[in-house]
Amino acid sequence: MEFNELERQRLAKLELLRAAGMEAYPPRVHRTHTSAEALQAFLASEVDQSPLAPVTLVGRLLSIRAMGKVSFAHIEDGHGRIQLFLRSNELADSYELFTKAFDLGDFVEATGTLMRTRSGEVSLQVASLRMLAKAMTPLPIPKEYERADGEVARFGAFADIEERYRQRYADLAVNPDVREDFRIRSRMISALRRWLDEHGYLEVETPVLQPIYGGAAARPFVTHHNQLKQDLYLRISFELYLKRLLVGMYERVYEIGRDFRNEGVSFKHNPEFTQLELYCAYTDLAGIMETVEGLLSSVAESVLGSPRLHFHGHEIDLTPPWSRKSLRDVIREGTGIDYVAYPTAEALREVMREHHLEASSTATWGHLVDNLLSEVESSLVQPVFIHDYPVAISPLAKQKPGDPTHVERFEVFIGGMEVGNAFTELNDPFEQEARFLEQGRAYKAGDEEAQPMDEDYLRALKYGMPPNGGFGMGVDRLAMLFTNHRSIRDVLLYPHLRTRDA
RNA sequence: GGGUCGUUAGCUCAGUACGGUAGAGCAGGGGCCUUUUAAGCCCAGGGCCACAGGUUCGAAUCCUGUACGACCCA
Repeated sequence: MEFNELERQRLAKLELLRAAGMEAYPPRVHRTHTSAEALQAFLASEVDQSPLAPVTLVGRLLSIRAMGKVSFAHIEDGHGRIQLFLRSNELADSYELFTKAFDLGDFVEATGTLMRTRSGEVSLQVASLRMLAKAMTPLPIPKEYERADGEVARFGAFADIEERYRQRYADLAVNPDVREDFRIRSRMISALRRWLDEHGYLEVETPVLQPIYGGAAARPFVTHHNQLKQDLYLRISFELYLKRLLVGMYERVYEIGRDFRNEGVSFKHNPEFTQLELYCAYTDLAGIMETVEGLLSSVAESVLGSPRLHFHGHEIDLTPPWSRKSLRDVIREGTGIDYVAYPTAEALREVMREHHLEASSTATWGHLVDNLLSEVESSLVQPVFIHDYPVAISPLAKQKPGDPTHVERFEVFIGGMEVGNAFTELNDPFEQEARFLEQGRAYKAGDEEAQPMDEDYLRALKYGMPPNGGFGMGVDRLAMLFTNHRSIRDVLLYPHLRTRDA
């Protein structure tokens, strides 16, 4: 370990503690109350005038105001903050040790009596004090103060966004609003599970390591099993494994877990991200729309207390029903291009360029349609189901009756982001085989995101899969909506960053 | 992948147009201070100015490249 000047000063304080017979990293803690419990107990005793027993509190030192023979400090535990009031005549030698060897960031244990200071703040008048864990590196603890409008403002808060991501422990330790964002994320995932469990869905776990990847248009990570001498892929979706379970007679299944996609890293994309997929037998796209509306509005209600959420200046209302628009209409309204009238890549590319839209010379017709959709994406703020997608970009969805060029698929957009994707699932093994073969041709033609043939999946379909609808959702995207963040990195505890030379 | 901006003390930031050898607040150190809450007052510290080259008598500052990040575009 190397130490800078401030750390060397703390090293000297360690010696001071040891010389005074106080351990810097003791094994045992003797907490009697959390900060919240202590506060509650004191307020209760004020009401009924009952006597107060001594309490022992623990926490991290967040502020110290030393005023000579008396000092004030705040500690914070997992339940809140409370002020310590330390007086030299009551603490004797350990008062001097406190002023000389205790720093912001240290974890401490304080025993004493609860009281109110002259200015009215409930505080612990400390009779004895112990170090629980000495902080060797100073935490970037900000000073807090109340502004005229009553809001708590921070002075010199730890704000360097890169360092906050790289040292999330420090970010969490000093930025309570960041802690709150991840609490919201956690409660949101619990609420998703609760709703699905209550609606007859069985939570299952399917392989992360897969011999054949599939279920989405993305490039996979490849890894290798040494003993089996076999290359394996990290899953890009759960889809094909979950639908096999419907063949196995489960009616409703879901999985919440990690997907891995080998693509660019940005504030919108992380190489690993959390996905929710659900499949429901004996329903179709319309049924899944209702499921999604019910699921998300109810989760918002239970996590945020309202089906309305505030996202970058918009109030987004998740109350069902959401609007439904065909992809063709949305693109036609947003760009003036009716892609159905341009059924080849060449024709569509030409008209897109006439409209001054970017259209890569190598893109397939399906990708061009996808590009058109991204032109209008940011305008889709209120929840909307965009339905009826071209078959070429939807190899696992069932065709629309009477229109074999389109499939029963929707993508749901909220807050200008694609949040989820659903199909009436294709359960015809012959058609599925044809789609896989078409994907194989696309892959050979240079589409690296085309999906490989999965013989075992076809074998499962041949046993018969009930008609069903499925839905996949980016859980991180939903967390962004719930916490009002535009960057996925603000809802990932440990976002992927490039390694930096030491 | 392209463009713009950023990287200076533990933290938050000045200083960069116009090159002259490094600043503030907080935190930390030494004093004073027995009810403070961005406590206050006095004193003294603290820097490979992201990294590597170049121009120059002289570079945090100008030029080139690299790394990492933010934002915009694809």
